[in-house]
Amino acid sequence: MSELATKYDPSEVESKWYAYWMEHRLFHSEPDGREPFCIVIPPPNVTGVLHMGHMLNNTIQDILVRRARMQGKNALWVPGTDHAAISTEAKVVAKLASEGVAKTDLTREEFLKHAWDWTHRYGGIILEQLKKLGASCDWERTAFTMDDVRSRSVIRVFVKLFEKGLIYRGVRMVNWDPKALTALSDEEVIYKEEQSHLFYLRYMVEGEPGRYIVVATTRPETILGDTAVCVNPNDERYSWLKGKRVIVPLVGRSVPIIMDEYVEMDFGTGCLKVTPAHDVNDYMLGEKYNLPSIDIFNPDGTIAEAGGMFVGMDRFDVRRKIMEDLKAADLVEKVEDYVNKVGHSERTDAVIEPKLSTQWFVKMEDLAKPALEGVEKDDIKYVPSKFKNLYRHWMTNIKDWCISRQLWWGHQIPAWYLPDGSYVVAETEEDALVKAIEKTNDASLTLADLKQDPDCLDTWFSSWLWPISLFNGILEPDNEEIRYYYPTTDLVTAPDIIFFWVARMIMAGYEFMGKEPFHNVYFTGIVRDKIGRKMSKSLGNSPDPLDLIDRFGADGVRMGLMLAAPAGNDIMYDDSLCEQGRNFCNKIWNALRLVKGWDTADKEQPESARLAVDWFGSMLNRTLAEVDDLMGKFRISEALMAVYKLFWDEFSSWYLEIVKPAYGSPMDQTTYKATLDYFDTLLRLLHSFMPFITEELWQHLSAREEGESIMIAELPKPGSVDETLLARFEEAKEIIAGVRTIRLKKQIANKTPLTLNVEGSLPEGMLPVIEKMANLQEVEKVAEKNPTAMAFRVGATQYSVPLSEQVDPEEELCKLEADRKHYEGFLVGVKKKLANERFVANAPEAVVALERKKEADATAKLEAIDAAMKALQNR
RNA sequence: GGGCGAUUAGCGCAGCUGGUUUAGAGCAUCUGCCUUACAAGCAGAGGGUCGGGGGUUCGAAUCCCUCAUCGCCCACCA
Repeated sequence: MSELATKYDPSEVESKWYAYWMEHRLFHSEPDGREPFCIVIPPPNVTGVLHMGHMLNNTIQDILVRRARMQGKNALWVPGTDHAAISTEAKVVAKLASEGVAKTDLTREEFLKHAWDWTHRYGGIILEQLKKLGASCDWERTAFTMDDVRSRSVIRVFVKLFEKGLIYRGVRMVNWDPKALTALSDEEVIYKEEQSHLFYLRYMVEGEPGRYIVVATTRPETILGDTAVCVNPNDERYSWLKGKRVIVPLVGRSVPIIMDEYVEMDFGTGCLKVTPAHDVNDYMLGEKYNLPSIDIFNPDGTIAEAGGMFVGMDRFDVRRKIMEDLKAADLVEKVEDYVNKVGHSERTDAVIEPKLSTQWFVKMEDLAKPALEGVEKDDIKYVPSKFKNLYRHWMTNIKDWCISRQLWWGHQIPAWYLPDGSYVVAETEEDALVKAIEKTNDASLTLADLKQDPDCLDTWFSSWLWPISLFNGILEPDNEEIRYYYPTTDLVTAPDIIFFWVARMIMAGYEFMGKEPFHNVYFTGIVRDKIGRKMSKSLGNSPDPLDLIDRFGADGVRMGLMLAAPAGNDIMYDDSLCEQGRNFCNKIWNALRLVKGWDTADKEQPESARLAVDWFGSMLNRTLAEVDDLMGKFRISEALMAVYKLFWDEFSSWYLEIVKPAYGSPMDQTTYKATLDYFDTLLRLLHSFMPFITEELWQHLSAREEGESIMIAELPKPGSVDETLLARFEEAKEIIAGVRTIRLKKQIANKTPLTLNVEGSLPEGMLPVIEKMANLQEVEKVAEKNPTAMAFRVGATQYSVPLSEQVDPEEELCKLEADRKHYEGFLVGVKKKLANERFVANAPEAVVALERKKEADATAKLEAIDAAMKALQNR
């Protein structure tokens, strides 16, 4: 073996093995006769950089994939990136702006060229970063939501859904940014509390001079677009208004009174002005009561011709001006201070203007039905299951999906408008022309007459196809790959995109494949800092993942994240987690140093070593079974903790210490061979969690052929467990700890051999182990404790170590007394239970029997304590 | 405002359909050790009555009600 340093240095090891895995194409998968196991990566933003959320998410995926691979499955993890329409376009716009170029100065083609340049420059950085983490993705399959296959899939799906009647054009209130001149998605609107005013305005009742009602509004300028006033039908104060009309102040328009329970009677005056063009709820009322809708704003937020007055003036200037005019006309009842939430644009900070516009929608009702059922029936299992509730709630209240975005970066909507104002939907321009001619019966139409819809599709409209389109299942639904890998096995993602992404993938899966897209969805938590704040750039509380990998090693960081991350729970990140991971790596490293430093000789196996080998075999099998069970339930951090304890406590602190030969002497072959085998098994078990160090040590452990790797070695399977042996061993450990405690208290060095007195019997067969680990020169059965001995108890048996000096009887008594109290209290509880007739009558027999055993055990212990106390007092 | 979930050692968690010794590990803490793999270490120890109150039950951290606190999702009052 080459010399191993005293500390594990990850940097060199990591790059070396990642290159080796790549060189031998160990991540690559192709359909074959084995059982498939597949995960598709949640595609990160193509120009993004790795953050802690990605680290967590991808570590989990890698653990699952590596484990499956070692279980002999044909494991595939498909990587890729997302074009992230809104955020990428915003970045490109910002970059151009910094160069003094406005998006409006460019043609679509010019802008897209800049966007592609940007994508090529920064695209894929994040995937390179994932490699540093050890991600075992099949990079040969790297996809992009805007590459050829994925783009054509998106367009095909749009056309299919349109032809099925599931896509339609509709008018909807969008969040309009008057500064950026674009619609924003709801996610881009930031609501801020603002100090504003509630204006109480008088609306005169038509035909009843002098009679008026008062309407409260925060936006007096929108009265220009008022087309009704609404009151609650249950509001007796206004029942007299039924069927009447009122005059919009200043404007002079006569509008109807409508009655709808939407209006809260106790807010403001109970009268609501209705402006269907400029308020989402008013829009709904307008639809319901067939009200006209007057759009009073230009795209830039100034008053349009339709406003009739203040034309061309900015909306906020109008608010001031109109209030002056209203006051002058004595139409203002009062003005109150009022705090309300105002939507601002995430990009420009401009106040959002709700604006009606025509958008494309997907009908969701039919799509949602099978998707809800699939999760309800656990065809798709959610981990943790609490997300089922959330999902159900959303799916049963689902709204149609607005899929058009006023962007250039993305998949342009495949709809072409004809000169007559109608439109056709087709996969290509040529098809569109054919359809247009068919539709209009006008053979003279040419491509130049068709104008494609300038808008793009929502990013999620491409990512909802991801598990299908990655295998080209949309364009070639019968191809070998989609048949083999679909449905994929697990999906790992954050719960905040359960609706945006997970739900829609499920819908797409059932709609286009007739089957669920994956079997399990593991929802990770959100990574927070240690005081619970979400990690964010602005707070500067997010560590740079690559820096962490530099400091702690990829394996250390992976372990640190996994230890703290039960499914669905947020994780409070702290560097100390990675430190623990790094320390564990070091522990493993040094354990190998120890083992490799041993010489062997042809000699007999010591009994203590034989026991240790037997015992650890059982321990290992028990843990293997436990890990299998936990991983099956996606309880990854618990599984890792089990492995951690197995390696650190059981293997290093107990097993290795027991079999360790005396200084300078060699080890017998049998034990050495067993130890290497155990080490090998442990490394395999650890590999999916900590791929790099295990690969490195696996090489040091035994020679290998070029191309071999622990990552394709077989995962150990649990074997038989000798429970009796395990129990005896645990008792032995307690006895050893008892002796060690005495050493600590009495300042006796480990080197000094001691004598152990036993009042009773040792756990069967454990003597050699106890002798070695406690460094005993003699173990003697005694009837009664030696006065100069210091005692401890394991179970009902008292052990003692004779010392040269007198032991303070007071101290001994005190300890015994404390023990006595504990067991007495316990016994009282048990006895009370057993004395309760209803307990004995109603509780299952096994439970009663157990209580009886507790009673007997505790009584025996108390007797032993009493005897010890008596002996002490009699001295 | 509606819904969901949480509240267990200093910290972040486990404790599954109520009953295996008056609650379990990890980290941190404390004590003693540089013992020839590892001080990124070794050995040992202490620490909670399970958010408050009420109820069901022979028996509750575990089930029900209620209050409190926190978190998440949805809707949002003009």
